[in-house]
Amino acid sequence: MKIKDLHSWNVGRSEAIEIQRLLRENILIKENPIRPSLVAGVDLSFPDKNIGLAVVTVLNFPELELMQYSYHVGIIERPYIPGLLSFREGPVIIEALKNTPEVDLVFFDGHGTAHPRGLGIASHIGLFLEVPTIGVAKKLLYGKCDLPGNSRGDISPILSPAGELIGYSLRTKPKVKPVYVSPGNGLSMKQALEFSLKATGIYRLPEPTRQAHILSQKLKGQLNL
DNA sequence: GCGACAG
DNA sequence: ATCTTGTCGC
Repeated sequence: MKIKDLHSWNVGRSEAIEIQRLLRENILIKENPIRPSLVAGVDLSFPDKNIGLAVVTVLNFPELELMQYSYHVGIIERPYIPGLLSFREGPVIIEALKNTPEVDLVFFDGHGTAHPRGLGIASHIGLFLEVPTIGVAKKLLYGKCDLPGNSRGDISPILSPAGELIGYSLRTKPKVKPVYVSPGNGLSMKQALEFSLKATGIYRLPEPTRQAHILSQKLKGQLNL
């Protein structure tokens, strides 16, 4: 897909935080009249401590059948620091996305706006793309929220310390730990929830990222290291 | 200073 | 994320 080049990834901790503060101003969370027919999911595995294997799946929507996938293996330059995940995984993800055909929506493993500076990995990478992005995380990083009801589709708002709505906890599978959904860029909070639920089948995680995770693990195993 | 902390 | 098999419970 078409990728923009907004800034260098080779930056230190404080500069990375400054970049996040600047980029957050470009995030647009607003209703978008999209009718996605192709959606993508991104996930990574680590064949070695500093080697990352990013996989991008492409599924038709709303059928959710795997159409194809692309991947990229690259060197991981930075450690994992809560709040700076995109600087660690971004470079490899961007390369994998370059090998991916155009899609209408992209799902990420991690948060979007539900982030200390409103720029989780789904938002950050979303700014490099020309299509909407959504972040679906397995754990909360920032803010607080109660547990949603026990039925599929039940939700509970994620509130920042200031009381702003930054995402939702969503029960995608009955009586199974909820996931945390927040828009990355280019669509509304409500749409992020809507598409996340529609992209989820009988499992806890949305099918696009679930398939990417499975493939990433499988490819890692086939890679002889 | 203490606790929290995506993948 | 990663090191790792079986096993308890709905």
